[in-house]
Amino acid sequence: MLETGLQEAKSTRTRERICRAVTDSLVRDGYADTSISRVAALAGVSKGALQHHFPTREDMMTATAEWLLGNATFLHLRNTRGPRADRSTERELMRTWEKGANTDEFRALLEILVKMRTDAKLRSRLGRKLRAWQEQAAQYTRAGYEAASGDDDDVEVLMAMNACLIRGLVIQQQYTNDPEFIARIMRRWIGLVSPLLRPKGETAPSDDGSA
Amino acid sequence: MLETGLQEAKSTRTRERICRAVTDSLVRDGYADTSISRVAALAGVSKGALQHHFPTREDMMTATAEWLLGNATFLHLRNTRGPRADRSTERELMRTWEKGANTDEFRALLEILVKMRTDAKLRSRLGRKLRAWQEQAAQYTRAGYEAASGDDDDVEVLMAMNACLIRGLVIQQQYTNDPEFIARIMRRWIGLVSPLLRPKGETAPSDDGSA
DNA sequence: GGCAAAACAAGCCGATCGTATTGTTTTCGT
DNA sequence: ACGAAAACAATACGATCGGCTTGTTTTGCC
Repeated sequence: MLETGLQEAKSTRTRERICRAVTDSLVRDGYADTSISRVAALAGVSKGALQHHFPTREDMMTATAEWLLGNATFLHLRNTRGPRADRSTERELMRTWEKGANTDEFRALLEILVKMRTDAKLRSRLGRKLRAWQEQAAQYTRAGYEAASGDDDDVEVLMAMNACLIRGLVIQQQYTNDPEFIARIMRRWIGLVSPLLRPKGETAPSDDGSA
Repeated sequence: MLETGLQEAKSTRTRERICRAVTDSLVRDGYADTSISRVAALAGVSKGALQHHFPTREDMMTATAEWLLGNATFLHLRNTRGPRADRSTERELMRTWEKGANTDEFRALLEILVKMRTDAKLRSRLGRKLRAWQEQAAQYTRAGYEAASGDDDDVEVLMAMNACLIRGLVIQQQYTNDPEFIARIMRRWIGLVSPLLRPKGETAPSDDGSA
């Protein structure tokens, strides 16, 4: 519909389709078996087209990682601005698991994260971005929550702890195929930590501009 | 020195050397780049010799995984039988991190665990073993600790939680290159959970047979 | 309408992988 | 001591990978 930028729009749409295909392949086949041929077939483009957008496999992977981080449905506590009823600490922490770590998007990212540990090139290309994301997530939590102890640094530590736990839970699923046990751990954890955190803004209730 | 079983001893020694080489390669290069050729070179054996002991790469990997699980320096709370001074809950939990997850052995196993998620064959070959190990670890913790709440099931949940956390911490290291922050999370976690756990055997102190 | 550039397509190439095959040395029962 | 079997070694083979090169179609600007 846009007369100008048609080419550019098409390009970004193709790139997005490729990133989606990479994500799907990472989830189903893992990092090693996510080859450019397979991704091209999955995305419905030719190998040449893929290499036009992403010259190397590494470009493809880093772009997908950044796309995942950007789209991050699993950005911690993004619901901070939502209606009051959904802002209980318990519910928000459960969301970090259900909508955060226990998703295909995170599992795809996990493949890249694990590969980063042994791939210096990948690490140097994504490390900064990842730390920036981590910093942004920390700011979100600091803005949305305060510690019952009064120590504001404790919010960051506890939230990072939550992030570690849910990441570890994804791996735990390899040990235990009982979803109820996983859920039990999560419930116990929430019961343990949520008394230590309190949503901010109890004094300023009406800033959810409905525009 | 044994006149009989010389061949067998040599065989097991070679297999162990190979498993060690696989572990080293997994830590340094990751699962995908741990090829047969590279492992053979690392272990100082020929490709043919390696294939004699482990016909396929998958055999090699599963054997290494089982070897790692068996050797498990990182078996939770293995120090339960140690001297009283080392049996404080805080110290034991810290050990699960320092001697458990934050080791080359666990990082090698992590590579296999992650691969298992997308490799059905590997999953079917190792899943049972892994769940058995998990079960054994649970029994260790149940035998060595009791919950302050009195609910014995809580011991298993909290210890599994601890395991998830330290596994997640390994991944967190990709986000944060600050070791102090990692240590802070671990200290905070221990402070949070250790009051809920109590070493058993306060009433039966003298069963550490020194034979 | 025409032309440069972007987007897309198809195929080739060197390298490496896992496995199979074949040959050589060492160990062990008899 | 000798033949069988285990342990070790070397190499060949088919498949697949990532990257490159070349050709075709589509888009944007004049």
